[in-house]
Amino acid sequence: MEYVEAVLELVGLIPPGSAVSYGDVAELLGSGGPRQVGSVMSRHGSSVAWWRVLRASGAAPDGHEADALRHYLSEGTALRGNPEEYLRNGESSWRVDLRVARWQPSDADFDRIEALAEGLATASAKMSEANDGMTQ
DNA sequence: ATTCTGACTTGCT
DNA sequence: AAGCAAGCCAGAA
Repeated sequence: MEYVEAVLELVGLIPPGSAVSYGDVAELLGSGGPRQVGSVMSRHGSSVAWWRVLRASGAAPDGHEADALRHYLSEGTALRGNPEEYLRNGESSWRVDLRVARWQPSDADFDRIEALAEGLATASAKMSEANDGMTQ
């Protein structure tokens, strides 16, 4: 449960108009990988601003392109391609311009993130410690 | 222990 | 730009 909470809280720190990739989240947390983060978002993302976490390519999560786009437009998130035409006939493609929209955590954010990462680290340390005890 | 499965990434055509 | 193969990480069966 720890990992899930850490991911959700981290996502909660991302301000409107910016975004990060699944891989970024894993890296900031110093634990797991893009797939783990994706898994968490898939199951618990509905309670947070899930559209602010997307693929490294800037493409919105599979099957949620339309919903995500609405948020990007209302938040003024930097986009590339033709979202307008996509809305009109669904034929054009678009991406979030991560080069511009990528979240730059503030010092305070980094402190919070560090705390989350630390929590995960000690949690996993306790687990392996417990396992060691089991095998002794 | 092994195999399968993902809201993933990267590198190569 | 679009498709494909491999690599990767954990949880579930």
